[in-house]
Amino acid sequence: MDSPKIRNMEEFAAFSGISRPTVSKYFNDPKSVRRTTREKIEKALEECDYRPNFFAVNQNRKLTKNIGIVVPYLADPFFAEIARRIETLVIGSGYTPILLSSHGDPALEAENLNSLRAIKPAGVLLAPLGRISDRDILEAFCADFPTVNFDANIDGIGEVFVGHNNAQATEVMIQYLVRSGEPPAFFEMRTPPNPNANKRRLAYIETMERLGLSPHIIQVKGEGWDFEDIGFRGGKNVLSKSDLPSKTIFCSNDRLAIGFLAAAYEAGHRVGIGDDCSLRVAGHDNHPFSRFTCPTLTTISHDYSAIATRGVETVLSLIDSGAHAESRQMVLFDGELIMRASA
Amino acid sequence: MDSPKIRNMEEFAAFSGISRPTVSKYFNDPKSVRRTTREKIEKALEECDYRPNFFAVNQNRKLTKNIGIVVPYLADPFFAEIARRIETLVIGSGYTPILLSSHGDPALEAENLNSLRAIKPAGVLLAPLGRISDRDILEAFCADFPTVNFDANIDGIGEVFVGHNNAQATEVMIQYLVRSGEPPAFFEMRTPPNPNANKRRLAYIETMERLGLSPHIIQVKGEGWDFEDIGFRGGKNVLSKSDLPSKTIFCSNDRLAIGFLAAAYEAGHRVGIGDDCSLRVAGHDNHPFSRFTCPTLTTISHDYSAIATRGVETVLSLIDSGAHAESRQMVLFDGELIMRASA
DNA sequence: TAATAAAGTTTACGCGAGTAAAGAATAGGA
DNA sequence: TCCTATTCTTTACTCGCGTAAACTTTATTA
Repeated sequence: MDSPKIRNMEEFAAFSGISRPTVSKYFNDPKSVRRTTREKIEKALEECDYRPNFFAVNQNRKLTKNIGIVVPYLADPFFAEIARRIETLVIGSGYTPILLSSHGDPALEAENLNSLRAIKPAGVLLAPLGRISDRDILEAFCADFPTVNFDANIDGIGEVFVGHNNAQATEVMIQYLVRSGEPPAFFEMRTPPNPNANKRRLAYIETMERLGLSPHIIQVKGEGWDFEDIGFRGGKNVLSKSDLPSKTIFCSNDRLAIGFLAAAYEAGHRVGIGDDCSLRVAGHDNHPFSRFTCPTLTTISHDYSAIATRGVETVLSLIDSGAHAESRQMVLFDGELIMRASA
Repeated sequence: MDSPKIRNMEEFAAFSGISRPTVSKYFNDPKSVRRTTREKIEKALEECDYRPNFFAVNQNRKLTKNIGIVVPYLADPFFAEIARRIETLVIGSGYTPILLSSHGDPALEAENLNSLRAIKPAGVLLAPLGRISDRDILEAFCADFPTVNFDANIDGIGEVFVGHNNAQATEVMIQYLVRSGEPPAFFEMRTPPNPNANKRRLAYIETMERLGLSPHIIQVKGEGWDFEDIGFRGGKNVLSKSDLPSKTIFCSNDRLAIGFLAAAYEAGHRVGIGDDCSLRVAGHDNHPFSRFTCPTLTTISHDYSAIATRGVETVLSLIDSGAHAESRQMVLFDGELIMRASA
């Protein structure tokens, strides 16, 4: 009997002894009411656990308290991890995160943006699919809602891009690999869905040439987001021909590397830095599973934490300022070399 | 100029030449209006891409078109995968999925259920955290919304439980392992968060005894959801002592097995079924990554597809019937042995 | 203590749709 | 062609809360 059934704000206001408009003001921003009033409301709140109706609240507000988060492929723990961090930060800021995954499908990505429209988000953090995204749809969406583009940079999408410094990260890894052994060949998909792959290839070529080394690029076939499988098949194929341009393989991302390691294992290669090893393999992303490959994967970490934090900070400031940024900004965070056993 | 700005259903009704109540009826169920009327509305729809306001639609309806999906830990690809399937089925049924992850935290799980309340879901698919869940909160929630419990069976939670047949699956694996080599020891966490682990241990003991073999259980310490790490540390510890009760290790789940394999690799063990191998390792779940471990992991697959399909079908029928089920049902789908290289 | 700014109360309207009721229009069958 | 069962249209009310305006009460300051 301690909690009377409160049906709406009217009844809650009566229960708390405060007028409804003031209660409404409180829910919008608790600090906007006098301390004594706030305490009365919060006391009442403890006694009857009322919550304003989500739908009614958002119907009339020009600006909701929802923040959309769109990722290309949630079944990839990399995105699950960054989404988790972003969600936590969004909640901490008093907003409601709406997480959507495009599951690798551009039609679903478009549909997700449509769903978000219906929710009138105050702001959006968008990691697009990349090459296969429908650019026009993304652009139209970004014109209507304050959007921060992250992970996959698509020119003109979002007021700001927050992401990983592929050029710096690639260079750091190459420097390390060159210093510690044979210069690396670059292993990637021929038609990667994600634009980061292209940045990494270019950075590889440029760095190698600057070091006076000749770049070797191994491109394997495969479509979609099943990267481990593509790395595995491609790796198997490449290793069977035994015409590797280098014994050091720098994979475009960790998921490819995981597949490649599996292929190398199956082919009887010993991977690592010891004298008894016939291959070195490195990845890129510091994927959550890279700590548990055999051998553990040497890779480059994104600054997950900085990217998530800056991303959320940026949407919030876009929301506050209301205005569109004058020019699109790019914020890149440096990667960190993670030395493990594979290279 | 082809799309006039339509602000609400009133304007859209005028544009389409049909009255607003009829248009409203159409959006509720297109088949509830005459064919000719439907065609007029759909023609208008193509010309101006109007969508009913999500918030206004849901405000007055006793039953929304939202279906909540709550998973314990989305960064685990296993859950990401099953969530993906469920989402797809829900969308295909004309409902809007709302996916929430508890990130291993009971407070967040409770908060997620609270958020769902606000959205008045027509139904919910709930995979609880398990041992650490706040049972009272789950129960209170299930009393208010038609809920299907999946993955982790908690007695009394949800009208129906849909899940994996741990007993059958465990037995199948043991039969296989016993037939093909040394009887397995069971490797698990001492305090697993998920109730499936307990079912598997009991099934292991029972099956071993029935076969006239003595069960050996290896319990390693560790809290939380970082299973690979727990498997790795625990495995390392166990392997260093070289007092393994068996050379065949049956891990309680694939993520532990992945960690264990990494530990075995580091300790210089060759894992597999060949004569040159000193260990066999098996898992349970057919985790998306189990195809790419070194060696590839022998495991037991959940019937993902059947679980997702039945789960969604069940919520939908609960929603249709409106009534609570008379007694809680349990639907279990058998697992399938996936033979790979590790055992 | 009086003046004034700040915060609360009352009253009233709006949002965008769901939905009920009564009457008009349409379709299908005899 | 007429009759009846459907389906639409009109009209009107509801939901739960945001928000504006005018007024009253409470804090702050001089």
